[in-house]
Amino acid sequence: MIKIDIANALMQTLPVSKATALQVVDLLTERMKKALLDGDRIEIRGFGVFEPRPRKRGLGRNIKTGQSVEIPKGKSIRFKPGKDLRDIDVE
Amino acid sequence: MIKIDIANALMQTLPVSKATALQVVDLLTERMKKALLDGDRIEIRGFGVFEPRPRKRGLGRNIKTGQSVEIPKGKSIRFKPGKDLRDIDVE
DNA sequence: GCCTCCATGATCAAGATCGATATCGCCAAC
DNA sequence: GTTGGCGATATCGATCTTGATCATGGAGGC
Repeated sequence: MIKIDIANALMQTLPVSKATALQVVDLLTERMKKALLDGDRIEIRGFGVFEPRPRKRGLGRNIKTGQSVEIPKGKSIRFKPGKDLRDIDVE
Repeated sequence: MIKIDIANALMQTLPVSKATALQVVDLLTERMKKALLDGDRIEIRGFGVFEPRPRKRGLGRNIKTGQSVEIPKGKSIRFKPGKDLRDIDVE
């Protein structure tokens, strides 16, 4: 599933054009990105929680050189699946 | 940021009512949930990728008893932040 | 609809992080 | 205001992450 699929799903349910649907998807992702970059966590009950958290790790590995490289900085965005997504069970 | 905030963001940009905005958010999350439960991965360039992956780990821990409990089965939904979200760097 | 562009995936190694279970409080959702 | 999903906690091992590069494909342009 890619952006277009989501837009199509939106079109199938609401009376919007594909262009508008794409705008919606793009807008929402952009807003979410901004919020996450701002350090704000996004919590959607029943879906999941996006949580920016500081990365404490400071060591990585470079293939080509094989040397340990220090992980410079950073946060990671962690997505914690909500109840509905944790409940998944296949075969 | 919670669902209402996302709906508000949508309202501020597109000419939709709050009720419609909420419908949109709810619809999209639901569709994404279904896709993920279906084993489909969701890839949005510049935002991130939701990928259902089988959990290979088989060990957990029970607080009250302190005993190792086998992690039954299931998948986890992994969210891999896209380029824009990985680029974050605070102080 | 097809082509082009650039982001994404996989890889190797080492070390840190996550996950699951259970309970209570809190806040998201209705 | 009510309901119930979610956070935190603890332990221990497996998974993930980070970096660079090539190939694939998401996404946008014509």
